Amino acid sequence: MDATEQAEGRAARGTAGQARRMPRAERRAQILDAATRAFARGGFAATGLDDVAAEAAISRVILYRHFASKSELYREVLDRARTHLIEQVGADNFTEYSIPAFVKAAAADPAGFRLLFRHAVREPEFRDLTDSLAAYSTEVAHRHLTALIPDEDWAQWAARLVPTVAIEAVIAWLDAGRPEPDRAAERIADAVHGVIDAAQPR
Amino acid sequence: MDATEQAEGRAARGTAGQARRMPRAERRAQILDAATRAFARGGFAATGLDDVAAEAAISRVILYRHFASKSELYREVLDRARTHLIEQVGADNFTEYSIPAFVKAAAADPAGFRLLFRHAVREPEFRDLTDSLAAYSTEVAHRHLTALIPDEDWAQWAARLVPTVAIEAVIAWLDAGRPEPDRAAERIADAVHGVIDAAQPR
DNA sequence: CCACTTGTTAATTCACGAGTATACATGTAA
DNA sequence: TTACATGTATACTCGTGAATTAACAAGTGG
Repeated sequence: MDATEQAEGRAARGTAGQARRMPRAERRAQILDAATRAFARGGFAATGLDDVAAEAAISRVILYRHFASKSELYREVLDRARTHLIEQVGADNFTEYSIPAFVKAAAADPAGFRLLFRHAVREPEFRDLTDSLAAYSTEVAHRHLTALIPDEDWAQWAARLVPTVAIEAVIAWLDAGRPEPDRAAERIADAVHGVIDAAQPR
Repeated sequence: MDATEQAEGRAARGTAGQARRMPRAERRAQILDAATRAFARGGFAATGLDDVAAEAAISRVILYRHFASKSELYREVLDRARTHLIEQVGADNFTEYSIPAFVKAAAADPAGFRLLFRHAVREPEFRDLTDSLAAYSTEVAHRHLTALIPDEDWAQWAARLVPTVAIEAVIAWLDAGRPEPDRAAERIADAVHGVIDAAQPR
């Protein structure tokens, strides 16, 4: 998705099957990128270290010179994706810039985005990393909605649904080929407002 | 969730650790119910046959007298959930009764519902069972939306998002404690319409 | 040139869960 | 009461994938 992996593919190997030599820090970062893509396909359990190694175009043993275990690697991948996302969306409040920033972040790192929200959220052993995100976004939404929705049950319903719909709307947008990248956030925000309206008293 | 398992728990065992004797067909159905609940917690890979056996309050070996393998059991569980859902929602077209029927079906079998849409959809080996559902609902939505949304990209976006939002709205409703069961479908339908509006040209 | 790091391949250990086999206990029906 | 189906418990086999080790190759920097 950016500048680190365009050199990987086949070009990473010489004729003798030797991978390109790389300084430690760079290799580490490149493994994290590759692991993000590999894990994004099937999540933790379904993705073997061989898959990760293949994606990074190195041998499996090398992984252990950079990460103590599969779990640790995965945790670091998730943590990085989460951190990047928070950095780009930031804000403790739900503002008109939240959704555009969210869309932009997803477009910048779709693998990380999918990994976080399609897989990691369903993996109990790593919930601690995604629960903060989920709980936090729900809480922000709830704080924002509590003024708009008098019924507490439906306010909770909307508070849980708003982040989910934002996520799913973004993924659907990615899947649809990212039409109108600069208007997408607008559409997605509208879909979110549809949920809020649905929770209004009638 | 219905009439088959209220007798299970501890009451199923006598003092000697012997499970209640049950005719073959009944036991089979009870295992399927229990397996639905067990698998609904973590999906196929994360759920061991021990978990299933424990949930059914029988020993693990018995499972093999009813099902040839874990995969076969899982397939049957999924197929049953899918069939029940289709029976209750039915309709080849999206009508005003579709969403109420959908909500009702989810309320009747929440474990099967979650299993299908939270787990099975992300399990490549069992995609054949859920793809029909997903592809079909997307196609129905697309057919319904193509008249309303001129831009094909956004029509596709909405067609994918509509079933997803319906599903997520139902799950959020279940999680929120099922408030106002008879008005829920109305709210959920509103949320869905919010998505459709968001895809309109502006 | 020498030491060190970054790589490779191959073989091995280990844990875990699916699947199988065996021996035994107990309701139920002919 | 005899035959059979339904149940238990235990102990295995077997495959897979994580984790480790060892021997070797090749850039790089002092």
